[in-house]
Amino acid sequence: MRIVFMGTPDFAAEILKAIVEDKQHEVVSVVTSMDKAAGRGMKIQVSPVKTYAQEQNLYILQPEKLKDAEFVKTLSLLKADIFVVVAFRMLPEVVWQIPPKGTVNLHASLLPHYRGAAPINWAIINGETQTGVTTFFINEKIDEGNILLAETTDISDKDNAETLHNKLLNMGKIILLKTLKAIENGSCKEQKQPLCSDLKLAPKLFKENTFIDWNWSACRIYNFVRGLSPYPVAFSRYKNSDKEEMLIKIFSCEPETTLHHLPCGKIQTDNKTFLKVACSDGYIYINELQIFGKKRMSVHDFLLGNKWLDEVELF
RNA sequence: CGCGGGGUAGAGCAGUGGUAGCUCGUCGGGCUCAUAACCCGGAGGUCGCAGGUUCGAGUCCUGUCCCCGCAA
Repeated sequence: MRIVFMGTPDFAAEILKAIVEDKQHEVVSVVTSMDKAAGRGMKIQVSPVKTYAQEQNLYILQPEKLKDAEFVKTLSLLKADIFVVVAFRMLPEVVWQIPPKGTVNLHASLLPHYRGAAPINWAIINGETQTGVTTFFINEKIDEGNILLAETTDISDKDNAETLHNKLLNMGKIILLKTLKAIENGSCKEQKQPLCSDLKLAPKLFKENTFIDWNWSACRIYNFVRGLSPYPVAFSRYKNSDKEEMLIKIFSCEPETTLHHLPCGKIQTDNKTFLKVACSDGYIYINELQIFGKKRMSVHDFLLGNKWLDEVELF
């Protein structure tokens, strides 16, 4: 089939690579977001999908507005059989209704749960023990189209966002290729997404939802940290010796449930082997962290050079 | 030219213009049934790089490279 691929981040780039290497279809164009000045020094950033597409000499489109008439016309002229969308923006109907065989999306959750931009993170944050990948036809509502194929996997209590991302990526490659094959030979069945009373959502993560609340339980904080690790990562605040508010990133930790009478957020440490923070029903042992201006490091390395922690509280 | 913090031993960090320090690791020895424990000793540095000021620069000035945080 003639395919137009749309996507932006690393996850999408890997899926695009799987389609190209499968050699069963022709990728006639790749649509990705605009290059933009961002990051330290405001350097121009290129999306991972664009980087890969350039390596493969694919025809790249980077429209500013997806509803732009010129862009829509260009898409139509490509005479694609199908559009494949992975981790991209919401598409206007004038775009997703173009290809005769429809527009397929790969989503990293078991729909209808965890619709939204951050399904992998939220599944772990909420302490789920299972998740998966789903392919579906795009319709006018975000992640609500008819389901084609889905596959389930377990989330271990050691998984973090990175390990689960990799697991779902591998599953996603397989299920998407399987979906394309089924659509091509007409054997694909679609079904409406089931209604669900306790629907779980996966909204985009912003800075303000990535701060740890030390009044939470040890288990909840543990899930929160691994669900956000290594990106966008869980944050906390503390005041340094000059009473300036500083940020600390926590990459990994272990929970301990026990009774104590310390205020939540209070640090306990022997300045040598461990650093734990009081929470509502126990402690969180911090394993890997990063502070302002420093590199990510183990708590052991951190304690070698930082002896000021006894009176500090995280908040 | 978006804003800011840093670069000192293998690692993490102190360091007030005048002998280069601390903790861990490492090596050797001791103690111990034993140890990621404890005691004693050793090795390990062009203080990111290049200029400048100075009798003297890790420290002050200028330039440059690299790392990190915010923001997007």
